[in-house]
Amino acid sequence: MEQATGLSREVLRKWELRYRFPLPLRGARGQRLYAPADVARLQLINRLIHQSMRPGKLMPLPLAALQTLLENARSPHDLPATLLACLAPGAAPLALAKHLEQLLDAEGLSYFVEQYLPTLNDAVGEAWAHGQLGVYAEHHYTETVRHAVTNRIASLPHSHQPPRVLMTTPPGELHSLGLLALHAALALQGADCVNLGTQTPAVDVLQAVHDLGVRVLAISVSIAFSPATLQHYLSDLRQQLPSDCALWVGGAGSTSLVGDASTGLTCFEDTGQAVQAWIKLNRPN
Amino acid sequence: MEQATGLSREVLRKWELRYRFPLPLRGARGQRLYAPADVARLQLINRLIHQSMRPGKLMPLPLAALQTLLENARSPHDLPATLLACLAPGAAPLALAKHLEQLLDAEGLSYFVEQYLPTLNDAVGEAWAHGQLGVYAEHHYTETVRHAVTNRIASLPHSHQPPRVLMTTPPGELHSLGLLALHAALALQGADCVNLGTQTPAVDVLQAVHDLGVRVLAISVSIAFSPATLQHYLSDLRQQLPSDCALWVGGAGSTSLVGDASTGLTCFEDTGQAVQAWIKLNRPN
DNA sequence: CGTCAATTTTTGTCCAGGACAAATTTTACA
DNA sequence: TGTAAAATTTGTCCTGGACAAAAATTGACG
Repeated sequence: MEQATGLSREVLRKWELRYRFPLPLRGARGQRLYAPADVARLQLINRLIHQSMRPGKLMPLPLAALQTLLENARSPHDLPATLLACLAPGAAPLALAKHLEQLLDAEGLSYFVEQYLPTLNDAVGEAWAHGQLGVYAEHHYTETVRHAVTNRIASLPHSHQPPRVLMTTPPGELHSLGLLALHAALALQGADCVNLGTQTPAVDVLQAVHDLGVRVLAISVSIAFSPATLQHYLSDLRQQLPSDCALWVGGAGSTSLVGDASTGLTCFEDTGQAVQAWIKLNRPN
Repeated sequence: MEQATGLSREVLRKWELRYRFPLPLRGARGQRLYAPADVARLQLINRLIHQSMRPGKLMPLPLAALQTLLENARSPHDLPATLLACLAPGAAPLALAKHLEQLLDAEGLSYFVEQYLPTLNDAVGEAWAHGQLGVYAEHHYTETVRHAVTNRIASLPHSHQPPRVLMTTPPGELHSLGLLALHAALALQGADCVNLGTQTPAVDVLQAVHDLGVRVLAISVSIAFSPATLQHYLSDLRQQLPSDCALWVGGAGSTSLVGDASTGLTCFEDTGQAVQAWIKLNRPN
């Protein structure tokens, strides 16, 4: 099963051909049916690959060796202990929400989004790769954070002042929390935000830009996203975007880009600066 | 592009072969590059197919004929006028949230979820198929409803009484609002709910059932979901689920199933009844 | 011995063309 | 006119091959 392992049909087929694993059973029409044990092993392998090990080295290893590898790899980030406890098996589902609310109350949305959130996200991702978290725990984390932060954003005084900013991620980029952080940062700056969610095709983005009268389009990209695909997506957008609509790119995946007049892009790390600069340029007063 | 049209690479390739449309340009390595005009046409065709027209009939038609077809098809549901206005191009993004809050205040969560939500969902789906809504408008609707309903659920007194219910949809089923309705109905009945979100693979569901000490697993399925895939998913789950954990199936896609002792399934339309029955059977007092 | 560039290997993604079952339409017949 | 059987349409999976981007290896040089 592709869904259960996070690996595509095509990759599984190539592995079968190259490494003789997995060797699935076949259904009545010749479809591949993967044994539960193989699925478990593939999950293990996938986690190790996310720690930048190579498929070719992992496949021949016996199951025990894979498990040892997963355990021996040091945990690079310390997930703050209290939060880790909330995600551990057996914890009360609401405990995480409670802790996040406390953090947000204590530190404020701005500090939480800039300082805590990136660290937490990395930590959760690593913890997953090290087998310390189930898929469902990661999902629980994502949804709880999203809900807490979205609520805070909604309770900010809503601006109807320009710039109206439309934001999304390219198709294929599913890191929604990076986008959420961008949303929070822009909303805190007093921008009039519309968040389209992840993975909006260029056509739909353009329609939304037109229909909503947007002056700034902001794209969020994580480090894992393919630079070539990003390039294509952005130049496609820039070409068809009205010339009076700015195109901003942010997030860890934007470092490979050059922002200037020729590309028509603005790359930023500090959203506050970006918004202030836009206002200086575009507001008459 | 597959992402932009909602059609898979494989379908597009077969269409190219069978109907000579679309005929994409080719990149340096022979990859298909679809012209914007073809993408637009494909979107049109996809919408008409969702109105149960057949690809073979649509492909040869000139563009104008396709557009006429889309316009002439009657709108089966009347999307309530006020909500439609909130989704129309140019509307204020916050207007929809405001109206939903009003509705929820006036009618209550229970009535909203049972009476309004299914109608609204159908209406939005149909409006999309008839070209009256952009993809982004549909997304905006989904997210606004989710946020509003999730907030109401969170403000219900949270139960720590059994049954603890874990809920999700099968991989491939992405109707999250059906799942949300289920969540609301169960939470209103005083169940201790954990919502895993859409598309959880069986392996992960089982791990979550184990780690969270769940007594009831509820699966939500929309009408569009393939019965065969559902069967497979459910029997897979039932087989590996602890025998003291009930398996419930709800939603429009569950009507093809038989719920009884032999299948180990409970099918329901009325969540209230299902919860009451479970309590009668399982609570000693 | 370390460092950087060039070469080789690994790995994921796309392509072509074919088979097949499920869904749908058409045809045949009472 | 209604219903059952046959034919067609349509989406999904399969095999086997090509290829570029990424990673590892080699080798020259300070």
